Amino acid sequence: MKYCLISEASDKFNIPESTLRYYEKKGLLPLIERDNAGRRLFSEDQMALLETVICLKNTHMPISDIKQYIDWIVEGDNTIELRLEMMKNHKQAVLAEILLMTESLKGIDVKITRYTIVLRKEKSEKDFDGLLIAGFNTNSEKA
Amino acid sequence: MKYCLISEASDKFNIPESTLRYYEKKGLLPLIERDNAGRRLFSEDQMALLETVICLKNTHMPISDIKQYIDWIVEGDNTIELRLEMMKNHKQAVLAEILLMTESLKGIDVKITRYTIVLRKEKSEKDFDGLLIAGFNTNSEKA
DNA sequence: ATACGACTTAAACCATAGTTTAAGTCAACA
DNA sequence: TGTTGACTTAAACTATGGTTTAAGTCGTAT
Repeated sequence: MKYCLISEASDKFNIPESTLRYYEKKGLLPLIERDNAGRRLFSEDQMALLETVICLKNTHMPISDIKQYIDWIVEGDNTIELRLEMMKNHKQAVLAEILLMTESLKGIDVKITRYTIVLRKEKSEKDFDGLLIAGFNTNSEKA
Repeated sequence: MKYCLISEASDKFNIPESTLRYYEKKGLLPLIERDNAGRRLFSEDQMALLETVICLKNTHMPISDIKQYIDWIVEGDNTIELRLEMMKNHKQAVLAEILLMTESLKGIDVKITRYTIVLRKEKSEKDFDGLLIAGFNTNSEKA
């Protein structure tokens, strides 16, 4: 089995080493082994667990909840129902948040549209001034 | 024109009064008038501005950026290009975040599926035991 | 008159999620 | 042998986004 140093885990998931240490301290990465120099060794299982943690983090689950979930994983199979419930609830929360963001984005799109129109109008007014000057120039050339 | 007290604004947008005061202090709600008792009066324009602030907040724009945007609004029409740029950039950031959440949700769905299958299996094993007992009972009744 | 409810302020306080620092250890290479 | 680079620790520090507190003011209903 292949083990990663913290630097490799950091590179692989693009997460600072300091954050990985912080996660371990907070209990999100339990049971990490050490080599005889005391350095963390991330097993493949640990890397998979880390990926799960990142998933939950990306969907804004608070660290305390992630810790509870990890604790349940460590505890074993008799917590599967609890984990299932948690994931279902979290999924609903995430869907609600995505919906809120999607709705709020409409308000932002309204701004973009308005500003774009205003700027188009300003630009066309500038063009109009340009034409007037052109016309003036033409006239003066005619005269 | 109708004016709202802070309590009404709080109710309307479901935001604590303390947060509204905090937003004003941070410059997200500039130019709020006061009655002769010193109480904040939210005009319809202010309410519209507040709705915009909430939109940006819902899409995770940091307060410092919201303040910059509001400052540009107060500054006037010569900042429209800046505001348009900001909203366009923000929209891209929001779309990226929604995408990340949507992708991460797939990992969560995998967990839900796995746990559901495990529990179904456990349940069917329980049923199987139930059948055995029923069979045993039946046999014993036959005997 | 006074008590009440809705507000006001500045400043302290809180939670969350890290980041940074300072001092030290270990293994390998020059 | 000593210096370098990758790590270690605990603890202090930071940023963000509020929330809470304490003390006070105003206008109305009793």
